[in-house]
Amino acid sequence: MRAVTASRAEHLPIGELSRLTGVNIETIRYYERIRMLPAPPRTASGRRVYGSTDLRILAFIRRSRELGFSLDEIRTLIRLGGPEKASCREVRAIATHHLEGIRAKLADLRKLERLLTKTVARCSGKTAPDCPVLDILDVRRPK
Amino acid sequence: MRAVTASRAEHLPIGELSRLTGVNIETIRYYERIRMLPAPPRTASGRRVYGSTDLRILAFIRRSRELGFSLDEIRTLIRLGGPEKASCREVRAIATHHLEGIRAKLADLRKLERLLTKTVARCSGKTAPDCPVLDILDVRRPK
DNA sequence: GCTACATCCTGTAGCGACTACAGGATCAAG
DNA sequence: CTTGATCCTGTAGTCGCTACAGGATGTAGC
Repeated sequence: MRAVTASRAEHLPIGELSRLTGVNIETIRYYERIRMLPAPPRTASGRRVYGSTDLRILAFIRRSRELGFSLDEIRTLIRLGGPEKASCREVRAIATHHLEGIRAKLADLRKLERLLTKTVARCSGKTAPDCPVLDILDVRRPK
Repeated sequence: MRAVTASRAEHLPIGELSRLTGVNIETIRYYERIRMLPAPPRTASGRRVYGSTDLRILAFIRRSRELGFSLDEIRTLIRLGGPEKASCREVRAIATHHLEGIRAKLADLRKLERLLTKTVARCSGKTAPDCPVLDILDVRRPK
């Protein structure tokens, strides 16, 4: 441990930020390149130095990604929560739109799950010529 | 010289195959490049000529993609259903594994849906400083 | 035949969201 | 002073397409 402790979370090297947030080092640099994260100050030798704000933002990005938001949506959310705080209505609009997509996917997956479950249950475990899995995927099924 | 015509679904140009299967022309050529589809014979001028087998395979691929199988999984399924028909057990293994993935995603999405629904419902529509959507995505929330 | 337009060809580059190197430079500990 | 961990930049690969550019060919009407 160094003089500046993790409790203050200042002057974090990229590896530490990676460990604390669970975001891959390469991904952090990638986020900087595409301007998801502000470019941090550097040491004399050129190493990135992060602070607690970066930690917060990166953790927010990670959590949002887990929830399936795109980087573009997250960019907007961060902007809306930023210095010039915007209407919660806009934030809600993004989240609601996202939710609709999730519900559609959910419905699709449920159908698919039922179909595959039924089909696999019919599987004899014998030779393939009339394997129901191959059958159900066959041309004769209309979309 | 188009004397030899076995059936209606023979000698399809790529555009026709695309229309019949709903698979984009560029995607068909892409599939050929990555060897998902066999390279078809060509006319004297170099245009691809497809037959009913290609139609069947491509439709199978399309359907499988809709069901969320990866191209690699589909390749295996096609091989298993091909000339040397293999055990249905192998086919079932692929489908079952795929199903597990689907169930995991399904559970995740259900959780997410509940979370987002609750959060959006709490949204006041006023200014953002304590917008619950931004809150719930915040660092302070543990995973 | 000529023209217009549809369809086809190859090749390359782009998308999102990373991930994986190569080939160095620098740092912290023993 | 040496070792090994960590860091740097830059480029290219992943998956499953999609979108051109810039031609060549096919088909229909006049």
